[in-house]
Amino acid sequence: MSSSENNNPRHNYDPFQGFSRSTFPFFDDTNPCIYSQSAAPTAAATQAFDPSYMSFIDCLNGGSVVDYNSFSRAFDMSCSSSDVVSPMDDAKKIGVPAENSVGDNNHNPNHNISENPSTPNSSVSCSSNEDGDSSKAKKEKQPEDDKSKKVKKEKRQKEPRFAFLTKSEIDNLEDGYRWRKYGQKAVKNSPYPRSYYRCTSPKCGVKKRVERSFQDPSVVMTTYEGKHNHHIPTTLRGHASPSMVPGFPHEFLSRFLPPSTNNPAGNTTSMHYQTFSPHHHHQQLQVPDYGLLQDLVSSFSRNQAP
DNA sequence: CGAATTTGACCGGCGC
DNA sequence: GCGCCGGTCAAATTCG
Repeated sequence: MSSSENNNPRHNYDPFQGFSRSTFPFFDDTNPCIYSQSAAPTAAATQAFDPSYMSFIDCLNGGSVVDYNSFSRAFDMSCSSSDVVSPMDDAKKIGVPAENSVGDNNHNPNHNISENPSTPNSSVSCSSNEDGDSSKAKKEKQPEDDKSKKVKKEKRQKEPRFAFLTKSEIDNLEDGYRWRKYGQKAVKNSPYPRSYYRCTSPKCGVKKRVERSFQDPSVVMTTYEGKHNHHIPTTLRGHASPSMVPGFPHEFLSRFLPPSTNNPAGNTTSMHYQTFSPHHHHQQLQVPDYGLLQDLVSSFSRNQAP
């Protein structure tokens, strides 16, 4: 669908394109931090979360190189740290046909059969029948699909992920899109469950996970996976809420979430939660694990404290 | 009554 | 090989 892009949008997508970086107070023009992923050196990505380099908060505040992969690594989204496919990897596609990277989206290999191979690595949004529609395939998978096994051996690719922390009492933060909850799981080491949502748009397989920090229950971590291939539904509040905190990267986020085409609705989202303050810079990243998250959360909530 | 959510079961990956 | 865990499914239930 939107893969009309000359290249994989995921690679070239610059969330800041068209925006002055100064549009977002939490990013600093003097510290260009978002780069086109096609140009993103892996090293830079690595550096982005080098403990000695900066914090996550810094990251959001503008000190960082932000790419899906580094986020993904930083948060160590359980399923993937080992084989997170960096955008670069995608670009290189060593050995693995970019097209049809089967089973990439959900790491459920059984989805293979329903995977839509027609959308070359153009992210989840393009696989019209994945997830939502095709989900049934899972349980009715062909018993012996060696193929899928083989494929399984190949690197399963993850959709680009973008995670962020917000201080909110609402779990499911409003981001302008419509989500349907399809699961909830207890999180290890946390009393708070993790909720799984899927974009309700029929052609969109974007998912998001929401979980609350047990260290600071006021902090919610939201992880988006994939990019929307549609615009933000206009049925949702069309105007920014008065309570929307200026400077929250919702526009920025909306640039990640929608397909490669610019999302004109970026300013129509309504968010009712506090956001990162652009003033905190001192948290050091430790290790990309849950503990790290907790550290971040601690720091975040500390800094957010009135 | 249709849509959305809840929730237990199921499945695959991974570490031991 | 086994058990744990994360992620998903889908029937049941709740909601609007």
